Amino acid sequence: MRIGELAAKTGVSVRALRYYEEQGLLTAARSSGGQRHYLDSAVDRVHLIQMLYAADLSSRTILDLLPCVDAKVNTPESRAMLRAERDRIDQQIAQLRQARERLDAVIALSESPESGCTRTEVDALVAAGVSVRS
Amino acid sequence: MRIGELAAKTGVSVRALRYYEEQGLLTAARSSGGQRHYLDSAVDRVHLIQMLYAADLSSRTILDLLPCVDAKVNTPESRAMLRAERDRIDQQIAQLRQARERLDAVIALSESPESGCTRTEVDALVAAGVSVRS
DNA sequence: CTAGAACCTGACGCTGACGTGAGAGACAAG
DNA sequence: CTTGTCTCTCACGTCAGCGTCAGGTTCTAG
Repeated sequence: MRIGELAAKTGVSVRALRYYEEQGLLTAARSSGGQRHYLDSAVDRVHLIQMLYAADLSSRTILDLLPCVDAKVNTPESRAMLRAERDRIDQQIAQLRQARERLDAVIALSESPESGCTRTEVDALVAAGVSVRS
Repeated sequence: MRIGELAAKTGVSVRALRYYEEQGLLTAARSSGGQRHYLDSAVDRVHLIQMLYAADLSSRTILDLLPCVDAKVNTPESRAMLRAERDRIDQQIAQLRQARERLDAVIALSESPESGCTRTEVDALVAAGVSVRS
């Protein structure tokens, strides 16, 4: 398939696909005229890349991880890398959860009708909720 | 306290603090010479801002939310905004979790000694794990 | 064979949250 | 008063992940 079809199937823009190739994340055969031709498996590949982007990994990190996922490498280093990224994601989840709880507390205050939502109430909340360092 | 001290206490750069003020997130009194002077409460304020940034909110969104947190406003609109942001965070957490599971599966494969980590195994994994659209 | 759609390679633009000087004023210590 | 440290205001630089022309080529349907 050509780039337009892959774009349609994955929901990713043509520009993005070319960018992925530029970053070494995606390869394509070329026709005599220079046009890219992809295997069907490229659809899954692109979805995988998108998922890793969604997990906030950089192109560089994805480039490092893909060989592991492709199972072409399986060294102690690659495994450590995978675990490190997983831990990073865990940390990020924890941070988001904390922020979510903060927001929830604020919402609870602002929605409880009996609460006056006074300055001191909120100050106490703020004082209690703050423990982020990153 | 002056800006350097606040920076030290919060772990945020001086430049970032000035940027927060520029965005309307943080206010400061000025000395006759034009230097910023902060209340002790600014420390918590900065931590709060940092937490919201960590939850991937933009300056603009934080600017909109802060009055709610300050409890100076408590309208149906402000409550809806808070809920919308909470939902956004929830979605992001869900996405991260999915990516984490993917990574876990890859790790499990690469660490199980009896597994050859063959191409087909990984292909099956990839085929099974792909369901992201955002 | 020819029109038009799809594709190609540069290359500049954009956004956000700051980093990084430059050049000058403010302020505490001796 | 002076030295040194902190602070001030511009204002340009950065980085990632693309968007968006521009100008030219390739492929496909009729």
